[in-house]
Amino acid sequence: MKEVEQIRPILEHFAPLTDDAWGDMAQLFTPAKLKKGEYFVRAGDRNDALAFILDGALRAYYIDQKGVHYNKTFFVEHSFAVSIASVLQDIPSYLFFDALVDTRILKASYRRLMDLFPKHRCLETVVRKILEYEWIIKKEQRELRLVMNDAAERYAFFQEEYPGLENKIPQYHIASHLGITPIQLSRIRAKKGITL
Amino acid sequence: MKEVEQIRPILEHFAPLTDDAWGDMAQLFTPAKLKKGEYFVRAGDRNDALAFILDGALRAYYIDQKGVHYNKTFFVEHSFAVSIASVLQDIPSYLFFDALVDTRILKASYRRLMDLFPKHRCLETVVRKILEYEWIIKKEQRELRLVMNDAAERYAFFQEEYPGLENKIPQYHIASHLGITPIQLSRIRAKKGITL
DNA sequence: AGCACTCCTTAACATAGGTTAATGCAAGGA
DNA sequence: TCCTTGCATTAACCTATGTTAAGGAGTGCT
Repeated sequence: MKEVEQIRPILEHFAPLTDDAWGDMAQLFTPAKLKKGEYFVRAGDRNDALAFILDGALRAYYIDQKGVHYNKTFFVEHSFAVSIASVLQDIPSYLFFDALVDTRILKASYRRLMDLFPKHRCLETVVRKILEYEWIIKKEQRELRLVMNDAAERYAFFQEEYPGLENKIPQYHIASHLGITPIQLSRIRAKKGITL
Repeated sequence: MKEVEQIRPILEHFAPLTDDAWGDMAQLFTPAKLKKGEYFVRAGDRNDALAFILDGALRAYYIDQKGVHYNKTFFVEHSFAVSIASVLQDIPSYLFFDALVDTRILKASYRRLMDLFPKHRCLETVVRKILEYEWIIKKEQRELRLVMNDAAERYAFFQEEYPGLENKIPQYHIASHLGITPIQLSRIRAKKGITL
């Protein structure tokens, strides 16, 4: 089976696709590899690239005026990465996307995908539903956790949300995602009795 | 001018509407009043009500298992309030919406609005763009602020984002929105030299 | 082995923010 | 007027987290 066929069932988990629509969509994807540390999108880019992750992991991170980094999102196997605010508003990305480990992806132009919407309504429905779920619902959950839970609780949620990722990447990346310093994460792990 | 006509220019700020589409949409709205403290949507409701605020203010708030409140969003004059996750996923709302002051709204069914999308593509485009902007872009900004800025900075952002609201509602509502206690907000205000 | 490099941990101290409780103040009701 | 109620402030103390600095463990290189 061609690797691009891995995508279809994930899309159809949200809404059905016609064979015709899927055929047009599948043609947009081409395989690519990213070595650890290599960029997928840089802040400042007008890059509408969409990545479906075959294996490996990406992160989206932000750097503020003072140079502080924040790991906003991790993308693991079988998820989609795209600088969505950039594409939807047609402005440069304010996020960097890079590979946390050597990663294989299928890459497509999000704009060319949107160009298929008039022809295939089912595609628009699927993409909109994924956006609604991934961006609206999950963002709300994340906002609530940032406000209502302390770092130890957020660390527990991270472990649930990204099982196994913890052992593949340095802890300072996790700390940055939790909004704390690596020192504090180390204290939390010590209190929980995690020795590794 | 009928009050419902206030809505059209706000929508057309995002994308144009045909007279026909607007005519069908405008019929969905009926005026309503909410007294201070009155609920618009309760957690647990399957309520697809959409409110356009003529004057006054609403809030959306969340209560966690321990009973802690968090004021997630304020809705002021000329903005739209809807329990969006509830409507899009067809699940009960997990947020409460109530009136912070006596408020006049125009109320519609979000589902009936969506029912117009097949007939009027321009309506779907407008609504999708508003969703994308209000939920995706603004949520990302909020997430970054919660992680990267301390409470004093978040308070300054609040004052910019909701000018004038500070003087209409109790400070504990603001503190809850900032993710801090009223005591801490009072300290921040004291340090800034706000005497009122 | 010896060395450099990266990452994790720990300690000591500083700061932001939470908790509890007391005080003050303004508005409304009896 | 007096009392109550709701809200904001302040103080004293405590906890979570940041900062700085030091040390240790693993890995790869020469």
